[in-house]
Amino acid sequence: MLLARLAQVSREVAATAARSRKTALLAELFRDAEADDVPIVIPYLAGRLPQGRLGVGWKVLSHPVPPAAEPTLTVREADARLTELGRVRGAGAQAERTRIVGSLMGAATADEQRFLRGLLTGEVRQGALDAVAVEGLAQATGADPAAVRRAVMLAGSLQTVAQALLAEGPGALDRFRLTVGRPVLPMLAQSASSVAEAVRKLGACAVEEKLDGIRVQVHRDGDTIRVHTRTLDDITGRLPEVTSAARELTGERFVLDGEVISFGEDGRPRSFQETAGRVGSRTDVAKAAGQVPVSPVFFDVLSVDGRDLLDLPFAERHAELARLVPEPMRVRRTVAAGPEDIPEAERFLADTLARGHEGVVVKALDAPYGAGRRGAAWLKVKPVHTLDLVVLAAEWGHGRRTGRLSNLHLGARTADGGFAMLGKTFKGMTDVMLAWQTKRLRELAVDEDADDGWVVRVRPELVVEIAYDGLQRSSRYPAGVTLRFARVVRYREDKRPEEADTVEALLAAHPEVTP
DNA sequence: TTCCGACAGTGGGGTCGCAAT
DNA sequence: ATTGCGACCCCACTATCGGAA
Repeated sequence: MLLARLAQVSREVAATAARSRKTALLAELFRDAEADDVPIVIPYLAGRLPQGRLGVGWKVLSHPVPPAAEPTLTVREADARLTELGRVRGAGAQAERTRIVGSLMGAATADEQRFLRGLLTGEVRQGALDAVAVEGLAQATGADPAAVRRAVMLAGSLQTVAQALLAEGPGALDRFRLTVGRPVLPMLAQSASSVAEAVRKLGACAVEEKLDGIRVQVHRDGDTIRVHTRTLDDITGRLPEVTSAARELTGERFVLDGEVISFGEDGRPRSFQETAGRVGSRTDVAKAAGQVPVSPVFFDVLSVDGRDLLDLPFAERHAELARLVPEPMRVRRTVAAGPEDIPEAERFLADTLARGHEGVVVKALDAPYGAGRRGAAWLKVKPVHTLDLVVLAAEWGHGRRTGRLSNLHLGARTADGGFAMLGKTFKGMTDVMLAWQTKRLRELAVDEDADDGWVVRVRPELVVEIAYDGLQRSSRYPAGVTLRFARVVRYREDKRPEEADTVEALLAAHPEVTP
């Protein structure tokens, strides 16, 4: 199959808003793909490369190459060159990557270049990722979409399911079961604004502490233990504490879901930055483990002794968890039978926060494990702080925000009467707000062309209310701190910049963080 | 007809590892 | 040794489609 065909379909998919039409377009293409094309076409159309990330970013792609006039490149040829690209290492790697990308781009038409660029930067932006590809796959093969989706979650990979399905038909789906040693996509939580709201929504539920660490899925099959992240990357080698903890458990075969976090000598959790830095360390794991030891803390079990527990209600899964994992290695929790237990649940949240944790996750006791779903059966509740800050500048948006000032630079007042930038945010804005702030900020502009035209600097006059989850240390910003997960709540045109919050007050409100 | 679940898009900061400078 | 880039952790929120109620 020619790459041009994929580029063409991708453009058509991007051009329609109707999901049903996107699905039909993908299904038609899947039907036409030859067997050898399948493992390439499937990920390409979900906007991913089968090789994963290739060490190619905007820097390598910034060298323009004249496009070919006629489409001759096949998907297999393109894939072969990208595989070659992925093998480049060592000195001169960047030059060699630039050369390979250049030769690939030179063989591609303008349309194909656009598509390849999107693949390499992870920005295909056609409004169809895995979920739509799954629908298209079901349509192309006559399989039940829900069964395909489930198989993908259990395989942890769209590609393997697609290959089996297109080769053998819907019967192949039965093969994809939970298997110890093969990671599945983890269940995720939605947000709720209060414990009371969450408990009222879910009825009988568990309220569990939410630890601010790294999500892990631990598989043990006898002596073989594997640890995977939320995106199913294998991080076994970085977490010797987790493998030894799994080895000490009495079960021989199981799959556990939990969080890895580092506790200080005082028993309080270290900051997310410290835990994440530790888990990210690969070169000298023993040294890193000596400085920042981590502990696994589990909250769910997906399989035990060959029994698949995914479809059991959470209450039963937790009973299995309690049999397998001793209490100190499980998250703290309380159980609420219904709204009458809201006061107890709120006390539990307050206690959890006092112990230095992030918040709670409220989980319906009757819900199965929805692998890969961000379902409403798990609701996280975290405290939200707000500040009134001043807009110092704004950046032009991309994609659907093209032509709108999107990303705001936020400042707090300093002692000398100026403003210190605390970070940026593009979150929380409606289309109406985007249009309004674009107009308003251009009126306040003092420099429309900063940073190569990306940034519009403005007079610091516009006050905006910002919600955030917490403060963290920063080497990038002048106050030495930055906001975590900042988002816009509303503009405060009733406030003058002299009434905005100060850096001093912010630091005083978060004594646990020292710049 | 209206409501709501699921999805895609739009990017944020930090840290680590590797190659370039 | 320092700097720049890419990968991968954590993540919030809005708009939209299309099936459920």
